[in-house]
Amino acid sequence: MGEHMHPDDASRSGARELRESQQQQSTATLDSIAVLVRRSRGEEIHGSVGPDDYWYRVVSGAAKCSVVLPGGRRQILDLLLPNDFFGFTPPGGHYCTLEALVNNTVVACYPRRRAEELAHSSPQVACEVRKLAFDGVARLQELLLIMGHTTARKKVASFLLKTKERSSRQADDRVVLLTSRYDIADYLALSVETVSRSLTDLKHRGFIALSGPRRVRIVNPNCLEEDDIDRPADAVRPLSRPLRCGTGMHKMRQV
Amino acid sequence: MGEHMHPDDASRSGARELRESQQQQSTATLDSIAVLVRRSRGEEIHGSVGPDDYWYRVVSGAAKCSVVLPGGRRQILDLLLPNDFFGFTPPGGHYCTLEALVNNTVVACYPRRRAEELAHSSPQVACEVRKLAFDGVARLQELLLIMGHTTARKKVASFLLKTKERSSRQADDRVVLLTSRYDIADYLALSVETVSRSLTDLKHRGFIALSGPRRVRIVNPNCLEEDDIDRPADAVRPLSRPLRCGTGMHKMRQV
DNA sequence: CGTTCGGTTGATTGACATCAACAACAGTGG
DNA sequence: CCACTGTTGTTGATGTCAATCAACCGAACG
Repeated sequence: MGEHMHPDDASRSGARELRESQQQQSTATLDSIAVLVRRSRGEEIHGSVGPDDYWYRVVSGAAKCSVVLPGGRRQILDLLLPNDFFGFTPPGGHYCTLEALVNNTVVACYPRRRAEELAHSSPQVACEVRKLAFDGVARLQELLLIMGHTTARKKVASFLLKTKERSSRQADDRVVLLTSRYDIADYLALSVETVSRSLTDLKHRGFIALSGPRRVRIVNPNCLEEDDIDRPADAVRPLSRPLRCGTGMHKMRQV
Repeated sequence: MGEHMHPDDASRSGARELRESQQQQSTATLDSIAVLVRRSRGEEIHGSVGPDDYWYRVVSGAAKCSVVLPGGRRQILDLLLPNDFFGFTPPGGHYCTLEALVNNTVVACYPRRRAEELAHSSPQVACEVRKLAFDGVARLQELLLIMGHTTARKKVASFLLKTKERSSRQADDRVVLLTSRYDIADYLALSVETVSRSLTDLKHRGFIALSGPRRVRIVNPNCLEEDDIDRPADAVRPLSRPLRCGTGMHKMRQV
């Protein structure tokens, strides 16, 4: 099993995963106080219960952490894969909601107070929490770098590369997106249409190939991360249709 | 002293600040292994020495942490005020550089290995590091929310509010920017001109008042954080005109 | 079989990056 | 004192780009 499962489903049992991760630790510690929850796609994990009452760790599946800010826009702050950690930031922070991206997502919830006590009494636990927190910082910084890009194309391209880098272990140029276009839009602070357009644009440029809406093949990673993306949109030929014949001059910006 | 100092200068002595912060701790711990460095405006703090060999904490003054990404653009990932913590993210992370924003900025550098050992042997230290790291996560998330805004005006407005919130203790509507327009641009992923234009725009709308390039007075914080900023650019009437915060119509998009 | 949802495409308008020039100011050296 | 120079901030004009409104399509689902 696992071969013919629905793509929305997490591939393994959460309980088993948890047991495995417990075995890795010297003494069963953090996970001994974990509250395991299993959620289907779209369901919230401990919705807006306590603001900062828990730390969370995705055991299997995937989840997104998002906030809705005044104005109705939603910003996804983090995409969590197995073993990714998320702790609500204490004060003044807007209320995040954690939501499963695929079915059978299992999340370990650590009551913050007890987890803190545990970290206080066990240097191993403290070290683990520290490492997980630093990983979270790294993810945030990478997202920040992606958000800092000027064009939507580069944002989406960076997102694809980052997704590939995080999901597949190695040397597989295929990526399965766990997120809808809408989620990608809320993750990159773009509109859905722009995300869709950027993807087809990248496809027309030959950088990626789409086999199904969520199955992406990275044809040329080098082009994606280089400035080739910046080259003006003409000469792309979006399939038939000359599109914008001679705009003639363009910038050819150099450093 | 302190009244007639140059605004670039940090207001207090770093050594004294460090001593004070040591007194707050139960046992002198983290700061006992600190290497103190004092930098002038624009100088690097341990430039691109080790990628992740140190943790840093600003003692007095201010600093910025930035990366230059291929293409020449520079992204400022964090602005550090006294007691703000910064730890380079271990792997694959781009090389950050830490740079003083004002003269006489003092930064405590903790050798990572020794700091980790210390955290391993002292729960207090571990707890402190954890707290500082979480604070850093909170700062990153807030920046992310700012970057997620659609218009430059809202970005700049949010930046001003955040700056006010972080710098002045309470109830002072004046803000002194520690950053040049260029730094603000690199922080918000905008161009310098757009930052400047957004500021004058906010001034014309009566939301802020500028007395000197870096001295901002927040006239109406409520307007800044509401959607009033989104109202179309007409009806602005550059100067004169009593300014009115609620313009009847805006989108009021619902989920 | 209609409905909903996710995804794509088109047309339009507004906004930002870019290039450019200009103003204010500090320092420097004749 | 005054040109010379560099830095910082502002303003203008223009092309490009993305958000928005709208329509359409296919697939999943009741």
